This record gives sequence, C-alpha cells and structure tokens, in this order.
Amino acid sequence: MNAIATRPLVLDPDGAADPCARCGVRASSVCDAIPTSDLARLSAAAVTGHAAPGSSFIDEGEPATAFFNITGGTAKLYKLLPDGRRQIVGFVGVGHFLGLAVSDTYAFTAEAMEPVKYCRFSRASLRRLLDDFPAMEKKLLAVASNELVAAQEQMLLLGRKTARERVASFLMAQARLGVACMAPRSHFTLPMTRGDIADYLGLTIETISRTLTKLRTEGLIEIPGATDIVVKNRLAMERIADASE
Amino acid sequence: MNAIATRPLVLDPDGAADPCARCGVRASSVCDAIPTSDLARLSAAAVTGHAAPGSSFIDEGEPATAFFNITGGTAKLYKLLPDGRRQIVGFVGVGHFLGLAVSDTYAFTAEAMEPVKYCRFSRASLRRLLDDFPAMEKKLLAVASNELVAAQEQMLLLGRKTARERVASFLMAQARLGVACMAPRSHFTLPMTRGDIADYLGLTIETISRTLTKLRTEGLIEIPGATDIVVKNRLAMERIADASE
DNA sequence: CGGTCACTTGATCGTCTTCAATACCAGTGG
DNA sequence: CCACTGGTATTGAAGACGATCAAGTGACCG
Repeated sequence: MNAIATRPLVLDPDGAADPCARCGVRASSVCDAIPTSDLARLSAAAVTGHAAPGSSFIDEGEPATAFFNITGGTAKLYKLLPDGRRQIVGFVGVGHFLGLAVSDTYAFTAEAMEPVKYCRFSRASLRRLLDDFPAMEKKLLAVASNELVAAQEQMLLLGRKTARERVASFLMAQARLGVACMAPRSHFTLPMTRGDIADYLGLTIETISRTLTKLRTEGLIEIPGATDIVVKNRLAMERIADASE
Repeated sequence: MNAIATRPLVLDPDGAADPCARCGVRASSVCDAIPTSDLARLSAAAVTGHAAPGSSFIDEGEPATAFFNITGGTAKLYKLLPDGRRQIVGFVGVGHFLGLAVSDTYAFTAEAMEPVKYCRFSRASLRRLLDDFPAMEKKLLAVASNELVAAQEQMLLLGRKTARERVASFLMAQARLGVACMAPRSHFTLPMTRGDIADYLGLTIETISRTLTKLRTEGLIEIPGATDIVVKNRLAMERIADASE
C-alpha cells in the first residue's frame, strides 16, 4: 500500500558528497565503467537535472555543450523540417546516454514523455573522465556501435518496409523492450501516442490506427485499451515484421 | 564473399616490416591515432585484401569476425529483406572503418563498386590495439558518433522527405563529398547507378530518373552524361533539400 | 550486327495521405 | 449527475505521390 513507508531507507555514510555511489541506474549505464573507488570523480563531473513531460532538455541545432545520462523517465528524440514534418529517431529510457555527436550542435531534440531525470556532463568534464577511464570510452564505443546498427535497421524499415511491416516491427520491438532473455512479452503498454508512433515509423496517425485495427480484426493482436497491446500470434507477427513470407 | 586477403608482408616484396608506415590513407583514417613509432604494431595486426567490383567482402548475417579499414576504392553497404527488397545504408570510400558492430553477426553487406583494397583486423587484434592505444578508441568513438548523426539525418530523409527533396538532398551531399571547406562542387560524378541511388533513398529507379529529369527541365541542374551532374542553381537545390520553402 | 545493360519515358495502378466526421475518455465546473 | 471541453483515437471517402508495368532509346561489346 505505502511503498515509501515500508521500504528501508539506505543512507550512504559519505552523505551527499558522492551521489553516484547510490545511483540505482549506474549498473545499467556507461557509468559502471568507473570503478567504485573512483565514484567521487564521477559525482564531481555530473550535474543532475530534470525535465517535465512535454518539455525538451536538448534542442536540435543548439550548441552542443553537454552530454546527458538518463537516470529516470523516458524521452523521445526527434528532428524537424522547417514546415513541421517530424521524424522521431528514437525513444530513450533509463541508462541511455545522449548527445554523443562530436559536431558543434545537437542533431536532434530530446523531449520528456514521462518526467525525466538526468545527469549532465560538460564536454570538458566528460573528456577528462574519458581520458582517465578508458573503460568508459570502450563502453561508449560499444553503445554507439549498437545504436548505429539499430539506426541502420530503422533505415531499412523506413526505406523499404510497408506500413503493415513497419507497425508489426515496431510492436515486436516494443514487446522485446527491457526483456533481457529471449521471450518477448505478449502483453505490454505503449508509452507513446499514435502521433509519436507515426512520426517514428514515417507514417500518419490514421495509417497507424487503421493498421492496428486490421491486425486486431485478423486476430493477431488485441487492443484492450488504446495504449495496451496483447500479441495473440507472435510467430505471425514476427513473420510480418521480418517480411519473411 | 569472394574477396582475397593476404598478409601485408607478402604484398610487400621489399621486405619492410611495417607497410603501414607507407600507407597513403593513414592520415585520413583511424590509423593516424597510432604514433609513428608504433606502426609496426599496426602492421602486425592488419591483413590486407581486396575485392573486385560486384563482389562482397562483408556479408550481412555472417559471423562478425573482423573489422575493415578501406584503403582503396568505394563500396556500398546494404541490408536485404527476404524477398529481395534492398536498403543501401551507406556508400563508403578510402579511410572508412567498417564492422564496428559489437553484435556477433554483420548488420549489412559490403559490396565493392570500384575495386576495393582494405586492411583487415581480427576482433582480438583490434581489441589489443585499442587496449594499447586509447587514442584509437577515441578516434573510433568520434567516427561512430558522426555516423550516428548521419544515420539520423537519413532517417529524416527516408521517413519524411518527398522524392524531390530526397534526390536534391542526395545530390547536394554528393556535391559536398570530399570537400573539406565550405563550397560544394558544382560539377561532380555519381559513382553509383540509378538503382543504387534508388535503394539508398527508398525510391525506385524510375522515380530517380523522372525526378532528375524534372530538376533538369527546371534548369536547376544539368546532366551531361548519366553519371555527370552539374548544379546550376545551388541555392534553390539547397532549399529543396532542406525543405525550407 | 545482335546482345546486354542502364537509363528514360509513358500509362496505369495501389498504398498511403489528406480531409473530414465521429467516437472516446478524462477532467472540470455547472 | 450531467453537460462542456480538449486531446486522442477511429473510421470513411477522396486524392496524390510514387510504384509498377511496359515500351523505347542509346552505349558498349563480343
């Protein structure tokens, strides 16, 4: 009933001097490349901050002065064309590292969907960290490489897949989210609107809605609520997503 | 995969132990992160090879056993769907580093367009190099970051731009290729076929042809030969590419 | 020459978009 | 309790952009 009252509050002996030592997301982020004994270095480099839903904490085109590590909430990353057309290039959650671009300006806007908490590193302080901890650089390279692979997969989706295949791909990717082992979930919640999905898949709201309805009438999925998805026929969905028919 | 790989010593009849010392593309690749005094280490880790036009030296889905540094020629990188639909995720030339994916299999196929020469690093030997030369890891991270930015730009193109905007974007990007300073070339050659351009822009051969013809009849470009492009009105082309009208 | 290959051009088709109406749901205040 | 409101989702009808199908051109080459 009252989680806060029943949960034992673990206090760190060092107090507020070393917040990174008590950071719950360290294990799932690039920060775990810093040895525990050196966490003070990390704490000194990071500045925490937060962003309310609908507000952006990175703005496309603005000078890229800092890097971010998401410690709470979720955000969408998007690029805009002058006339308002929008392409969402990714959804990010806890542990995600942002702003890797070496260029002088941010390549995308990052807007909070749920309240976002983050750690902020200035270019200079991150550079110093990386100089002193090559393991962190290794970790960042691994992260960037994986994102590059994901981006190429998304290019295939945007360039060559049909609306049906895009939606199926998206749903199956969501089903796999946060599931470490093989089995994707059969029931999950979509934390974004139809508009967000559309701008992520290069389609329109109406096409998303129609395609979901079609998949539902075919018995492949169920949609108990607008944001709830139940996959009834995983194999068929995977086949549509992979275009392997 | 009908490419040929040999140890550099074999290709190096005059017996020098470090062919990397005479490598003309070192300056423009990640290899310049290795100090000149340690080039023997680099030479020992690399195995040179080459691929004839039309043949692939990386195959999507195959176990990712090595990394490649292009030292000559150009190649296209693509992903395939089971039914043959193809998405080209990039064109690469001299100095480009390939295979960064941390996953166990290659995410794309790399096929030579012009005769390709490359240096090949096994996972283990590259790892050893990176452990010993953090500067190289830094360089790779910078490269990966920049590619990520480019990939996101391509997502915007594939997801939200019209055929006309895509072709204009592509042409202006080609005009800027290999030009360090601000001014893009007004005349250049396209090293790829219409089919390749189509699969890069998520369109068809016919649409590429029609769109180029339209741009020509409008006086924005000239097409002296199928592979020659002369930009007559750069400003207008940039505006179309950026959708800023 | 006949053959192939790449490109161009034309006619038709289909998928997805656009425009528009309606349904839904939560929050608010009468 | 119920109308009002604004944001979100669904559904329908019409339209457009790019795909597909098909024919024709030109270059290169054995």
